[in-house]
Amino acid sequence: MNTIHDILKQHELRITPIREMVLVVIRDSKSALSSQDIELKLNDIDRITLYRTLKTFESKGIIHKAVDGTNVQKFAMCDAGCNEHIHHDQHAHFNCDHCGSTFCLDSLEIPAIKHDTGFQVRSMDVIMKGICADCAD
Amino acid sequence: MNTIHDILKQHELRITPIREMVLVVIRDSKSALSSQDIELKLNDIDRITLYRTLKTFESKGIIHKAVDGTNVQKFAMCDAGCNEHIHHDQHAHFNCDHCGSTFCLDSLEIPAIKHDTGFQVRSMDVIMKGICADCAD
DNA sequence: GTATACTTGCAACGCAGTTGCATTAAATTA
DNA sequence: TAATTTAATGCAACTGCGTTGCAAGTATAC
Repeated sequence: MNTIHDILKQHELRITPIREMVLVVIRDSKSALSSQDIELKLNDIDRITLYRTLKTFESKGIIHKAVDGTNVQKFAMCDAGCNEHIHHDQHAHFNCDHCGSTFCLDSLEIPAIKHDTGFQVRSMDVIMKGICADCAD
Repeated sequence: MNTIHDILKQHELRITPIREMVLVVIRDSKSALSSQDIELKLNDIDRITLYRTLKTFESKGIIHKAVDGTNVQKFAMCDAGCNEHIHHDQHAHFNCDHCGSTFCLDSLEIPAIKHDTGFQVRSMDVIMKGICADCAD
């Protein structure tokens, strides 16, 4: 189990208070978080620095963009195998119609889809939409 | 085969020159189009009116947003069965890594995906990414 | 402790998209 | 056909996400 320090070191990033705080928030969240979500959880973080930090983390393979079909960019932790060259984040995401939360469905098996479109498919994202467990009560 | 007039009439929208032009461009395009794409094809169209027009068409079920995993909002024609209450646009989209074009894959069969996540799934989008037929040469 | 170069804070900016309001114009009614 | 109704358009102004530039701050290596 990697500590925050280990994650930053492993990806050759400097360990700064801002980065630690941002990474803790993302690591500890059940759902993917937008820049604004993170900003609300961390009082007084500079919005611009947050953009930069998220961008850096994503480019290093620490976090990934959760493709959820909304206009709000959300981020979640990557698996341990990602780095700046390889992103292994081809899993489905679930977006709740009610609360807007987006969840990574890591354990979901995406079946192969046959196609004869003339397109060379390199990757595939699946977005499921509906009501999440929390809102279903 | 509906004419542009028929489509607008059927959806109870007034027939105006702007609406005709926008709808012609979208209908005749092989790929989904962004607001900017349309603006470039129609010289001197008012950007703001275009936003409004696209929003109106979408809300009436004439066009749908092509969910393609990019930050650029793109629109494509709906099937004939859509109206303001019912959108039948649950098909896959293909986004080209090279040219950025997004295509509707209407004929693609999306297999059912089993899950035990506690989520109530209401709809599902599939985004395929790779190289389109035009860029593959 | 010092030097290096990365990180942060802040100002400024670009652009997608929305809102408000007056004018225009399409459709309906008389 | 003309008058009326009301939806559509043009334009100004705005919001908010995201980017860029630069100086100051700071983490890390030596």
